[in-house]
Amino acid sequence: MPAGSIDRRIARTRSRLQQALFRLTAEKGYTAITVEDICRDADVGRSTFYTHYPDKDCLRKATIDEHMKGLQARGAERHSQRNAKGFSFSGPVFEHAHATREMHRALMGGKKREMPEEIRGWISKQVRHELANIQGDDGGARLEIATRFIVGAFFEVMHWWLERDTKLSPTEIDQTFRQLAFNGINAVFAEPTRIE
Amino acid sequence: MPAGSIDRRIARTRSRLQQALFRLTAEKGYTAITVEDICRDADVGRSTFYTHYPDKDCLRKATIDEHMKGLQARGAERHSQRNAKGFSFSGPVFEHAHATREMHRALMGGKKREMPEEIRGWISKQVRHELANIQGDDGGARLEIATRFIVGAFFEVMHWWLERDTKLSPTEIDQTFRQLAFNGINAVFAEPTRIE
DNA sequence: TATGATACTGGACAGTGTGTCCAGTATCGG
DNA sequence: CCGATACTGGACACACTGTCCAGTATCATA
Repeated sequence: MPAGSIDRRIARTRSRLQQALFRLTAEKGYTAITVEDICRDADVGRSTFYTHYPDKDCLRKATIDEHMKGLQARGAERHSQRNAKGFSFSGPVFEHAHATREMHRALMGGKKREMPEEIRGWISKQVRHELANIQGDDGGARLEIATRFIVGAFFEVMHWWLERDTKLSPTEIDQTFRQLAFNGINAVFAEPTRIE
Repeated sequence: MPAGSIDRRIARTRSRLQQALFRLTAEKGYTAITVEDICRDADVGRSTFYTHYPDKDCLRKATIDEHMKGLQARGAERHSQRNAKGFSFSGPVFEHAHATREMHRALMGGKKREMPEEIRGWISKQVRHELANIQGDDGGARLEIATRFIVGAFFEVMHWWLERDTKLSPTEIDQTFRQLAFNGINAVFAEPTRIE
């Protein structure tokens, strides 16, 4: 019984449950799903479900965590070749969201706004880090406010972009986003009215 | 039986239910509340609840709608004396949120992010309208993206501000927010790097 | 391939919440 | 005062959760 490897049956069951979660979340939204739904879709006994996850939320968390590894790995390699201008996170996330838009729709939860806190926290960390690089952490609230500002704006824009089938490419939406983030509305719209 | 007036009993019951909803949402978050909880807290029979509202969500919607009238009335009077710089919505909403922070905490839902869609929609309308005034609606996606951007940023910042007991006054947080919104990060932080 | 370990299964169980209905009671407005 | 109507508590069927268990299928390995 090697410690590292996992019994095929376990891997199979978990994979099925996670797949089912994706499908159903995209279909009818996370909260509307029942454990029974998941098991039916996954073709797994309900009692089996509970031997793997204590509840629905834990399945979601585990699914996300697992999926995060991939993004994180790609994030690290990107980190080395980061560009000075703009965020290093936004472009790749837009790209990734576009490539796997079905999955992102699922993660966000169909109609409703059910973005899991894990993802938000992950992005927040990136943003805070990048902003600190620009500004240097003065220990004040400024960095935190700016972080929240950017994160909130980012998710809202991405949510909108994914929801509609816009013709905007990931590059385009990213550029608009970064323009708004760095230069503000005044730079994008007509009359620059400086606020101090 | 005058059409306009309402039976005292009805008014009393609905008021009690709404009060209970506030208290409990602030206490344990909206989703965790059951209809039974509300009725117990409100001291109203559970069957009575269902003669007034078909379910928990409808109670919330009705409560919010009712509460919105007040804000909307004050919004209209503000509209006449609007200032050219910045948004007319953000300051008053920060003020209002601060004055009734318990209630806003309740609306947002304790720990979790449960901002009801009604409020978000209401703010979105304001923002879209104000942005259109600045830019003029070109019919493109630009206005919509900017609107989403601002709304997302606004709620995230406000959420953070209400959650912690920061010493920042409504005026201060509003100013920082507007600065970020109109001039971007570059104007707030150190090195202005123009993005085109 | 045989075998012991272990993962899956289906069904039963108690517990909790929902939404509906009804007969009896309290309160309202005129 | 009295007819109309709102409230009440209790019962009901239903749905979902989370736990448990005995029986069965599948696994890893000797």
